[in-house]
Formats: sequence, C-alpha cells, structure tokens
Amino acid sequence: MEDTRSVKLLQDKLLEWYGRHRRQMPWRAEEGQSPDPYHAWLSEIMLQQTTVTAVKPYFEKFVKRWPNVRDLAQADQDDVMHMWAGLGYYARARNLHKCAKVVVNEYDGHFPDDHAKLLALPGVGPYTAAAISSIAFNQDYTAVDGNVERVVARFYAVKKPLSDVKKDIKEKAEHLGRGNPSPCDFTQAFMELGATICTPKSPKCVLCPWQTECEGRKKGIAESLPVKKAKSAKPKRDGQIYWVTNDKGQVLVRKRPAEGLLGGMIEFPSKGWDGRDQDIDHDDFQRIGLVKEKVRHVFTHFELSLEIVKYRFSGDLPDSAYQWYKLEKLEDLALPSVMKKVWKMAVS
DNA sequence: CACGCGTGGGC
DNA sequence: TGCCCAAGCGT
Repeated sequence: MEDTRSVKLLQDKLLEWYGRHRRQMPWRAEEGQSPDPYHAWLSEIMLQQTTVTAVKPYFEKFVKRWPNVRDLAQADQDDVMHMWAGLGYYARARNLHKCAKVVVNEYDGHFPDDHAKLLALPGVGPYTAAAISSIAFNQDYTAVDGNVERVVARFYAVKKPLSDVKKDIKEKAEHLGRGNPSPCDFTQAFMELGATICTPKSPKCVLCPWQTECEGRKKGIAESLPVKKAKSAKPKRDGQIYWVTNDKGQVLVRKRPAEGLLGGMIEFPSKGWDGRDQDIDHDDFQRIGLVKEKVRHVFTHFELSLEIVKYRFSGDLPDSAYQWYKLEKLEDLALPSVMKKVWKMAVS
C-alpha cells in the first residue's frame, strides 16, 4: 500500500475537494462553527440505510420539537414513533429514545467523547460511533459506510465480493484516513465523495480528486465495483386487513408488539401476513364489503398484498391493545407507510 | 454470522 | 416495471 507521504497527499486532495464542494446539510456545522453532538448523533441514526433526501424533513421536525437530548429523553415513546413514522426501520426510533435516556441518566445530558462509550449506546454501532467521534469530537476515526466501501473497493480495484472482504475494506479505509489533519471534515468528505462522485452507477471519475491514483479507474473497471452477490428472490405474502368503523365516525386500530416488524407502531387489525397470531374475533362484526384493489407494499424481505375487508361494529373492544380512533385524527397516530396506504385505499 | 428490519426515489 | 438501492444495527 501507499507510504505515509502518498496517503497524506490523498488526504489533502480529498479535504481540498471537500472544502470546495461540501454540501449544506441541516445537521452539518458551517465552516468554523463547532458541531452539536446531538445533531450529529440524531442525523447519523436517521441516515442509517436512508437517503439524505428522506432524512432532511425528519431531522428538521425532530430538532424543532426536541431541541436537545433532554427534551427527547422526556418525550413520550408514542410521540417519538409518530414523528418517525414513514422513515422506516422503526427499531432505530425505539433505540433513539432509549439512547437519549441513557445519555441524560448516565452522562448528564452530554454525549460522551469516548469512542467505546459511544459504541455501547443503544442503536450506535461501529459506523455511527466512528461518525460521532470524528464529526462531533474531531477524533481520529474513519467512519466506514456503504459509500466509503464503494470508494475503497474501486480505489484498490478489489474484485472479490464485498461481503467476503468487508473487514479488509474497512482496514484499507482506515489506512487512508489515519492521521488526517481534520477528522471531522475527512469522515464527511469520504462519504460525500461516494455519494456525489464515486456513485454506484456512472461515477464521475473526471471530477474525482483521486482520479490519478485510483486503481479501478486505471484498469477501467471502477463502475463494475464493488462486486455484490446475487440476492435471493423476495417471497410474496398475502393477508387480510380490517377497516372497522362504528357509528361515531371512528375506526378500529391497535398497537403492534414492541419488538419486531413495525414494532411499537399502530396498525389496523390484520391477519395472515406477519407470522403473528393476532387475528381479532370478528364474529360480531357486520361485513360491509371488500375493497376491490389490494394494497401492495414491499418490505426489505418480502412483498405484501393486503385485502381490505370493511366491517361495521359498535360493541366492546377485545382488549387494551385496541382502540377506536376518530377518522379525521388518524394523522396523529404512529402509522407506518403501509398502514397509510391502507387508510387511503379504504376511504377512496 | 446470517438474517430481520422500511421506505421512496432513480433508472 | 422491476430492480437497486441509502451515512447499519441488533440478535
């Protein structure tokens, strides 16, 4: 690999490029401003497996509603889930809230500037701990995300499947970052290079600060890297979901179990699709009809088709997980996207 | 360590 | 249209 001198040259080139092309982000401190660890942490959790475009409005909403980690720690779990609704991977929201409480209770409301302590926080893994350490505290850690993996695989022309060489790629990324003069900027520059120049398709190599050193480009194989293994086909699942209304303009909803798929979120009663025995006893329901069009939704590991059955019912609720909710106030609930689709389809 | 875990946008 | 994905983590 490169000697120390050439690594330093690469670092300088990347930082110089970043200085000219850095994008503005709601969570990103302006040049010369000191970063807010709360903002760094919140944005990094939201950005896990999620696009910048999707995150921006959520980040704005969260910091407006909960300006600091103490405010967030004191929030109701249901409010946090409601604000997170639509962003996906809801375990992140549950861990976010849990983490805020730990920071308040264990660290007096200040994020620790210690990498190991950060790594121990709920929802904070190797990537996020390195990101916070470098971005918020300017410590010499290199955050390795999917962008960085792609850049490194191309830079060193690594042809083995990414899943087999993740560890090696990580070490190479850290080699490129180690000792750089501005860890805060370097971590973000590395990822931003992948996000805007070294893109999965049609990389803009002519604009890249590392174009003359990149082995993938020299060999003409940059765009084909990193190599990924074929994914298995997504299974399809079918289920039924019940749109149950009463004579008060209310609709029947229930909270899902705290863990697992859509954990802690609100749904309309359903059965047959999520491996849970959660069918409601609907013998007393008066069946009104069927919605012709099925609701289709793609999850990470399966495709779902839901048939909406409409019922009328005004008796007692089976248990406390269920509740009647005013139709015009449904927006106030923590409904995941798939349930918003059901809602729209049922009333259309 | 392989798998479970969401969503909306781009092509 | 169907596929790929996007600043990963927990178990």
